[in-house]
Amino acid sequence: MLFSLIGFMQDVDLGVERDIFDGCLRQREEETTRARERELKRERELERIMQRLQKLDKETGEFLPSPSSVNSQAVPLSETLLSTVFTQRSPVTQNPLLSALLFSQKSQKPPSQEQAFSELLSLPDLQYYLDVLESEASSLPLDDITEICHQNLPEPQRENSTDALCGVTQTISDSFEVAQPLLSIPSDPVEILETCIQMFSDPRNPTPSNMIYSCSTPENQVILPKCQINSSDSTLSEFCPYTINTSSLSKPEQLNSAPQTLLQFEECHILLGFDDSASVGSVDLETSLYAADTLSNGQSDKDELESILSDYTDLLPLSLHSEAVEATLCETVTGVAEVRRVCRDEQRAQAMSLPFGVHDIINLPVEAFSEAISSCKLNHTQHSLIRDIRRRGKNKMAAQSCRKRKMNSLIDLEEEIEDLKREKEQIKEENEKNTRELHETKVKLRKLYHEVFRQEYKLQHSTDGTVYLLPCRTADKTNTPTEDLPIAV
DNA sequence: CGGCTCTGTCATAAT
DNA sequence: TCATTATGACAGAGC
Repeated sequence: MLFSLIGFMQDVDLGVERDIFDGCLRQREEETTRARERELKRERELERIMQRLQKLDKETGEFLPSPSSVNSQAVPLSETLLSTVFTQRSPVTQNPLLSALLFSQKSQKPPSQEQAFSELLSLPDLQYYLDVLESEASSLPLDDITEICHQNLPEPQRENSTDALCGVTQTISDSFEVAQPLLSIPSDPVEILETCIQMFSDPRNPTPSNMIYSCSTPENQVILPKCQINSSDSTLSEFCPYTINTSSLSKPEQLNSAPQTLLQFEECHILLGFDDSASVGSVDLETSLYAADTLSNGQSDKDELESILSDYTDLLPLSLHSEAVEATLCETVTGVAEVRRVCRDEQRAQAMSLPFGVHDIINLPVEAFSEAISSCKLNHTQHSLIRDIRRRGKNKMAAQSCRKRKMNSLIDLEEEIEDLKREKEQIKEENEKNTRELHETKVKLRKLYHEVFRQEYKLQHSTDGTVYLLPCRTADKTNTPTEDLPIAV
């Protein structure tokens, strides 16, 4: 979207109405395509998650439970929770693919931890608890919150909310049993829920797997991803848990733990945008790719890098399941490559721990720039990198303006061609008109000539030396009439 | 899979 | 002489 917008703006700059119209059409088509791709991606992701959790036995064609679910002998999902999941209008049941998969497996195998977790987070009950937790967490004890939730729930939901919560917390405890074998599981469901939230909020506690737990209720989405920024940059290389990101839970100060880290992540997100979100794990990769590109280390290195890349892209959909990131992804479908390229210098700057941002390096005036780099103690590599970044950045802008100028001049030339064609037509018409008029004039002149020279004339010299042209008939007369006066030659 | 387009980058000339 | 700008050429990536 962003880049289509830029393209659109460029079109506006160019002042070509046809391009604007085409841009709008293209934009609409791209949006449709992106929506379709998003849908497909979701389905693929679900399938992959399901396959990961329920490994398909190639010989029998049956789904086998994942080792984690096999190892976990604790009750994976209570019947109450199952009934809640399958009877209420949860996103699980509304998704035909997931629903089919779940129901087909329900009778055979218990769902795995991740599956159960994603299901439980899609429960309206849990959503309600989370909302209240978020709004009341700072003031009320959890018991009160539970009571409030229970009282305020709609009647049909209240009936089984406690059971559902028990199932939910049971499943949470199951999940943590896998991830945190040493964790003591509280017996009270509310305590378990609290522990769960704290676990997700705590940067020191990784989630049970690389799964992103998402509740897809549209108005209140809960996303519990785990982001690991793999970069040499000190702020990014830390484990950066994207704890709870939801419309209602996005205020970090309302969460009791890890506000600093959440803020840090959000800062990273804002500063680096999607490109760096997308480069979760690709920071080193890009550098490596660039190194391979510049150093030409050979085919083996390339293969290795491609292998890394494929691993990375395999992880991408999970890492990018956040709605915000996904929206940005969709907005930059055509711009991903550019974003990666833009990222390169950013990544290099981070890798070299440069004290300035790329934007400043490129856009500072010469004096300020020189002063800035002289005021900092930079080694030779950093210094040359800064110079390169500035040169590349300026050259990039120059190339952009150059291309824009070229485009403008092309358009001007086309307009000039059209003008010249029109002028040519006008001249042609004028020429034909002149030819016609010339012909008519010639005809008239011929007529006049014949009229005038129908008679014979003679020259007559007077005494004063003047020569007269006289018709023969008048020359013989002594007294010529007025109209037949002789013409002086 | 080849062709097209876009964009960043480099080399080099011009300012 | 240095920094910046302009531009042709090339390569990589996406479509």
